[in-house]
Amino acid sequence: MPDDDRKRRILDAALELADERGLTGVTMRALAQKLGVTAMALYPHIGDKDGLLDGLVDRMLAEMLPAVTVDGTPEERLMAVGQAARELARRHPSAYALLLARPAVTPDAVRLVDAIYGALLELGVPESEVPRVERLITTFALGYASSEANGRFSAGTINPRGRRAQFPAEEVPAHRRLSEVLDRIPDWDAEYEADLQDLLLMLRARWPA
Amino acid sequence: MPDDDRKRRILDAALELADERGLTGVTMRALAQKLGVTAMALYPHIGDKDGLLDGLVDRMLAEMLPAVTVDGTPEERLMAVGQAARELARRHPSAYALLLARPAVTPDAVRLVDAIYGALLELGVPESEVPRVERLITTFALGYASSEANGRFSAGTINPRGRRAQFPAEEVPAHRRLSEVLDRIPDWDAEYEADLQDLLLMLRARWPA
DNA sequence: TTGTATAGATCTACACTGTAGAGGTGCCCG
DNA sequence: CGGGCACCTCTACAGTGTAGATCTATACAA
Repeated sequence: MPDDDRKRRILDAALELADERGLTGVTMRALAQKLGVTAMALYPHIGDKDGLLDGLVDRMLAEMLPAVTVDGTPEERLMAVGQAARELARRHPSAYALLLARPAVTPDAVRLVDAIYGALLELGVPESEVPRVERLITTFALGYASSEANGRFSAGTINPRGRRAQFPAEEVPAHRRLSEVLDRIPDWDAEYEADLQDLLLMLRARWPA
Repeated sequence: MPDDDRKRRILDAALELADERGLTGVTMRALAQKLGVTAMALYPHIGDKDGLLDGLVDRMLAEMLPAVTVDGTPEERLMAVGQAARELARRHPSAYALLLARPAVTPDAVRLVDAIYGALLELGVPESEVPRVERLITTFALGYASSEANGRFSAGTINPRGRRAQFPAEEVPAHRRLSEVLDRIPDWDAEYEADLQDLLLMLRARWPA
């Protein structure tokens, strides 16, 4: 009965819908049908379609929040947040792209950012640089999963040989030199972890404890 | 008369439209009207709407390509590509988001990636790591501009004081400690450049020449 | 019990989207 | 003159978000 419950129910259904049929499948009518209700019945609860998508962003961030309450070294905590982001992306690949496209201003979002700020401060990043570095890291984490989900990575590497073959070898010398490596299909989990490790290494190199 | 010309004309108009009215303003009918033609007249040239958007991706990459032919140290070349990406994002903020969402397999895209591969190899990145590092860097560059264009960054910082005020100070200790820094409005150009520099520094730290 | 206020859902309608399918229209070559 | 051909237009349809009016059921007052 309380309106927040109803809203949460709607967002849950919307997220499920996004997981099943992609973001374009999240239509007011489809969502309403899933809830046994008319499309127009949703409006009082979510505002409009934009409000619905903003709500999805918040829902996902809330889902990620438990990963923040981990303890350990700052490095471990940053890695935990990074991994949580990736798992979220894996669970909701379509909806995840919204995180890059919409600002998040919900209390849970602030708490999440605060945890990252805290870890960076502990690592010795100077105060004036902390917000920038936080944006650097989260931009990468969000962009990575988004690229993966949308096929920016894989579509290019599905058939690298064919793609290279279009070129006279001299025009793309680096591709030629890397041909053996490029034919391997990457392990995205391992790659993401290696990237996070490299970013951490960058922090330590830049601001040694 | 040649079809490629017509296609280029269409893509130019589409990009212009995106710049003026945003991506949602790029509708078949609006685009057609801009060209003094019916919506259906576009289809033989661009396939369908998805084809149009893919075409936009290619057009933008082509626009970026001149930055690749710069010479200098590998660091300088990488920075040049990074800056070119940012300028592109500045010129076409709405359309730029497409780069993260769609794979690019056009010849120009391969040439661009090849230039980055080459710079990384020269920097001493081992062959087996080059593709991963390329993805790391481009993911960041694309994600940054995308975040900026969509307001992921700014919307959160427009009124940081107000946002922090919702919380008991103990719940977001890092925000509290950083309050002075957070009130400053960032210089995004400088921030992006600092980020690129940090990434370069990471490469040098990881694989010293 | 009845009357009424109120919060919610529904119904209808509108402007807009991408695009299938059928029908022109004008030009070039025989 | 008559095809053939490449291009464009017209009409139509299913689907989108949502404004506005209407209905309904529940809660409370007399």
